[in-house]
Amino acid sequence: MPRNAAKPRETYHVGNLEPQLLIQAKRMLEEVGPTKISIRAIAEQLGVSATAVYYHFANKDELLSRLAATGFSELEFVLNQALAESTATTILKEVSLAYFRFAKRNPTMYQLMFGSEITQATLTPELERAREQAFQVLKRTIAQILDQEIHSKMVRITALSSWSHIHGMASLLIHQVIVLPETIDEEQLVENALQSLKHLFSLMP
Amino acid sequence: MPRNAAKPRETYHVGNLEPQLLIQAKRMLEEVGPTKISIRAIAEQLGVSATAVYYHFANKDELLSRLAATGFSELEFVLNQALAESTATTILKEVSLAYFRFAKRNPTMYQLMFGSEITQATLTPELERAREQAFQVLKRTIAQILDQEIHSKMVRITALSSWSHIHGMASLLIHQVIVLPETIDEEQLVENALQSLKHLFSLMP
DNA sequence: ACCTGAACACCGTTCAAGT
DNA sequence: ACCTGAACACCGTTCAAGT
Repeated sequence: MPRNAAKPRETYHVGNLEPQLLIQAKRMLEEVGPTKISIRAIAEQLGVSATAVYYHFANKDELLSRLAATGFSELEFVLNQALAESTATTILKEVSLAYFRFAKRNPTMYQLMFGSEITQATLTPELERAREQAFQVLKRTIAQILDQEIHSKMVRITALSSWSHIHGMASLLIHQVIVLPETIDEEQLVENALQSLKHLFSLMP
Repeated sequence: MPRNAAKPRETYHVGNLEPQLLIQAKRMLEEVGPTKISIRAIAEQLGVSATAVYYHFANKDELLSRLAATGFSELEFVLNQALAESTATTILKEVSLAYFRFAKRNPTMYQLMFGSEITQATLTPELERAREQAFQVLKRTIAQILDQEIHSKMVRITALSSWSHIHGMASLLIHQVIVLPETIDEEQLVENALQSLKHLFSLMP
C-alpha cells in the first residue's frame, strides 16, 4: 500500500511534468527531510512512473540540485529585502536576522542547501549561480558597512567570516547540536550572538 | 561481484565483532562519505552476514551515532591539546585553528558529526555526552578569555557564538560552498577570519 | 517528444532458525 | 550468547518499447 494516495491520470501525457516534480519534491522534502526524499515516491504521488523523472532530470542529484537552487533564490530574496529595509546602524543585525529566520523556518530546505546529499560532482551551474547570488547580497552588506569596494579582498574575507558565523548558528540549531528554549526571541538571540563576539574580540590582540 | 574482497572466516563465531564493525564503518565512511555508508557492505567486508550487525546495534542510526561519538571524542582531545599549549594572547586563535584543522583533515567524519544522517530520534546518550564534552572545552576556553565563571550565561552565549563561527567556516569549506586556493595557509586563514570579524564588529554600535 | 514496464543491483530490517 | 538465511519492502537507474 503506497504511503500516499496515487492520483491516476486519464491522459498518457502529463504536460508540464518538470515543474510538478519540483513542487512535489519540495513538499516531500518538508515532510520527510533531505535524507529520505525519494524519486519513486515523488513519481508515485504524481501518478507517474518513476522512470518518467529521468526524461526531465539526469538523476536524483540533478533534481535535488535544482530544488536547492530555488532555496538559494528565496534566501537571496529575503536577504535583499532585509538589506533594503535596514538603516546604517542596524544593517548587520537585520541581514543576519533575516538569514537566521530563513533557516529556522525552512529547516529541511536549509539542510538540503548545505548538506551532504548534493555531491559537488553533479553541481548544477544553476545551483552555483543561485548560491553565488545569495552570497553577493552578504558581500554588498559588508561592503556597505566597511565602506569599501565590493570586490576587495577585505570585503571577501569579512563576508565569508560573517557568513560562517550566522550559518554556523543556523546549522547547530537545526541539527539540534544546541537546544534553546522554545520561548527564545530570535531577534534577541542574534543580537546577543553578535554582541558577545564583539566583546570577545575586543579582548584579543 | 562484491566491491571489496570478502574475507570468509573459518569459525562461526567472530569474537569481538562490535569494535570491528565500528572500525570498518570508519574506514568506509572515509572512503565513500556519510550518505553512501552501508550496513550490508560493512558486514560483507568483514565476511559476516548483514543481520549479524543487528545483534550489536539496534539499527544503522545507532551504529552511526556510536561512530560519530568517537569523532567528538577525538575533537575534544585536539581542542584540549590546543588549549593546554596556548598562551593567554593566542588562546582563541590556537583553539579555533585546532578545530578547523580537525574538520579539514576528517571531512567525512565531520559531515557525519554535524549532518542529517543522524536523526535526533535515535540520539545515543553516548553521542550526546561526547558532544557536550567537546563543547565544554570551548566553554573553558571562552571562560578563560572572558575571565568569568564557566557556567555563566555570558560564557555560554559567547562560546556558542564562537563555536558557530568556526563551525560555519569548516562547514562551508567542506561542502565546497566556498572554495579556497589549495596553497592557502590554514593558520593565516583562521587569523584573517578572526581579525576581519573583530574589525567588522568594531564598526557596529 | 514524452512516458511506461520490466529488470538489475542495490538498500535496511524482521524473524525464525542454526551453532 | 552470537550469528545465518530467507524474505519483505523499499531504493536509484538502464533500456527497450509504447503513445
